[in-house]
Formats: sequence, structure tokens, C-alpha cells
Amino acid sequence: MAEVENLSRKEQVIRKAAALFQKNGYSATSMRDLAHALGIEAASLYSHIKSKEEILQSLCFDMARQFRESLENVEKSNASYSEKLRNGILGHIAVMAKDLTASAVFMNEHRYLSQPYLRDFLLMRINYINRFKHIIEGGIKSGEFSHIDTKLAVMTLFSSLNWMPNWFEPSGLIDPEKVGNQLADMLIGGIKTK
Amino acid sequence: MAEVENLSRKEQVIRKAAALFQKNGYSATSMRDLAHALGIEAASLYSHIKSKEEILQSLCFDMARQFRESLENVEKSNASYSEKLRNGILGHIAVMAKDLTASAVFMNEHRYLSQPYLRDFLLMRINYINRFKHIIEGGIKSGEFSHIDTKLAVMTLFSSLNWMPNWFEPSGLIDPEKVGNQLADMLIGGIKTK
DNA sequence: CCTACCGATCGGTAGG
DNA sequence: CCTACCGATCGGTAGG
Repeated sequence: MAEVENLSRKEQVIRKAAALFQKNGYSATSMRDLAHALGIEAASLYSHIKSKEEILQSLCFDMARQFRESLENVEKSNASYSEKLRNGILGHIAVMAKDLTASAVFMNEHRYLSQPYLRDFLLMRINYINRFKHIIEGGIKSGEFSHIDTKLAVMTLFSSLNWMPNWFEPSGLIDPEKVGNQLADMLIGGIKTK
Repeated sequence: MAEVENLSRKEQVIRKAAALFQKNGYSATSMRDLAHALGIEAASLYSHIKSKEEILQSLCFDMARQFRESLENVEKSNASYSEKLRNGILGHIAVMAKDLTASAVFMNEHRYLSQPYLRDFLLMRINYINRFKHIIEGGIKSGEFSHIDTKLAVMTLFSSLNWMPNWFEPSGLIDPEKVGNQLADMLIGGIKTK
């Protein structure tokens, strides 16, 4: 059934769906809403996708893969723990900045995944968080960081990162690298006068 | 129609709804789900509440009021900017810890409010954030804080605070005051060795 | 990509 | 708090 030609149209469907999921939420977005936004009938969507949830799966797992790949590259480097933490932050923000809409869906709508996808997603997320945690723990052992609560530190970092799609200007006025460096400065160096 | 006797039953309905909204999302929670969880028929819910959204409104605006009141008390004090920031954080966490379920709904489900409630809610939230921002700006002017990006700083703070209901142990094993002080230490003092 | 349609479920009301 | 029910809408399929 001409899979190749359908690929770009499928991409269009997924991207439009992401925009609607971000704006109105996954559950509150109907396939008729999506079809109308694309100028077609609801039934026609099923030529491109198997189900509503397949769209959500694509969005969530594609973002998860990009985040994971970014962090793997950072881990492979020989940088200090401070630098690894900074580069992990920069990489995460760079991935988000490439698609703020998909990032917002990744963060806010993954909960509507059914099993076993939800379980897999949450396991991947825990794994990702733990890898950041290990960098922080390494930095504490090496003496680069003070003896802070690592769980609180990594949760603060993770929440800050994931909240960004909600306040970044979609216009692209914000420079992801600049914001990443500022966040790293603040979390690593603190905001208090030295 | 005996408003007084209905109050506690209405409270039960709202609290059970909050738990379901937190677990499954507002849109994905049906009035039949809620009724079943309470052991009654869906139609019977309407003796206690006017609509599904009225429940969401109660939850969101009640939490918003508590957050506002907490911050107002901090602003009235004569503390330094560091202390005001710390006390603002402690107050916010204390309000959340009193009802983690309602806090999660406040954070994750407010978007399903219809107009004009959504507008009012978002204006209150912006106001709340700006008041924290003013504390940080005051601290920069007074020399207590270094010249960081105030928007980034307040967004980092705000996202850290609002993410907590998602990782706090519901068992109450976490001491809100301890976590608040640690977060304040980290954000005010930084995590890097001095 | 369409028309025509399915069974299920939605929030909510009438009337008791 | 119940039974009985409303019109609207849901995700998805059949068949072209």
C-alpha cells in the first residue's frame, strides 16, 4: 500500500497531532479534531496511522531515543563531572529545542500510553534520570560537588529541564545553548554571591 | 436543600475526584468512574456538585489561594531576600505537602479549566511567579545574589517546586521542611564546592 | 481519501 | 440517591 509515499503524509499527521495534544491534551483531542485540522475526514486518518495511541507512542519514544543518544555521547567523553553535567544539560536542551511541541507532549502526555508502553517509557525515564544522578554522585566523590542530596539535585535538574517547553518562546528568540549554560552555571555554581 | 449536611459528602466527592484526576487525568476520568469509586450512580453525583468542571475549579482555586496566602505572609516579614526566598520555598512546599493529590491536580490538570476560569488561573499563577521574581531581583540589587538571569532562576525554582508532587513519597516519609531547606540551600548556595 | 456506519461511552437532566 | 433516559461524541471499521 505504498508505504514510501505515505511516510511524509504520516509525518504531517503526527506533527499536527503533536500540536493538538500539546494545546488541548491527548484525551481531549479527538481524531475528528485532528482530521479537521488536516482538512480530511476522520476515517481517512487510518490510512496513515493504526490508532490514536500509535501517534502518541511515536512521539514519546522518538523523543526518548534522542534524549538517550544525547546523554550517551556525553558519558563517553573524558570530561570532568562538572563538564559532563553541563554537557548533559546542553544536550537535553538541544534535543528539546529541535521540537518544543514534541517535547511538551513527551513530558505532559506520556501518561496516556497504555501498557506495556507506559511501563517501558517509565523505565527508560528512570534510567535516564539515574544516569544524570551517577554523574552528580561521581562529582561528589571526586570533590567537585559538595555533599548535597543527589535525589533532590537530580529531580531539581530534571524538572527544570522538562518545564522549559512550557516557557520557552516558540518564536525561537531564546538561544538554547545560552539558556543551557545559564542553567548549568546556576545549578552547578549557585546563585549566591561568592 | 440542606447545604450544610451535604458539605462533607461534597468534600468526599471532590477528594475522590482529585485522586482519580491525578491518576488518570481529568479528561480521561468519567463521572461514571468517579461515581463507581464512591459506590453510587453517576446521576447521584449531581446532588453534590453542579458539573465535572466545578470539581476541577474547586481544586485548582483552593490550592491557588493557599499558595497566595503563604507567599503574602512571607512578603510581610522583614527578613533578608535570602530568607524571604527560603521562606517562600518552605511555605510553598508546606502547602503542597498538606495535599499532594490536590497539588498534582493543580499543576497537571488546570489546563482543562474552561474560560474565563483558565484565564483567571493563569493570571494568578503569573502573579505568584512574579512575586518570587521580585524577591530574587531584590536580592540581586542588594548584593545578596549574583547577577543571574531572573527569569531562568524563577522558572527553575517554580518547576522544581511543582514537580515535587510527582516524586514525593505519598507515605509521608519525606520531611517537607527538610526538603525545602535542602532545595533552598542548593538553589541559593549552589551545589559546587566553595 | 471518501461515505456510511458501528457499539460504546460521554456529561448531564427529569422526576421521583 | 435512584431509574430511566437524552443528544452528542468517541475511536475505529467496511468497502470502495
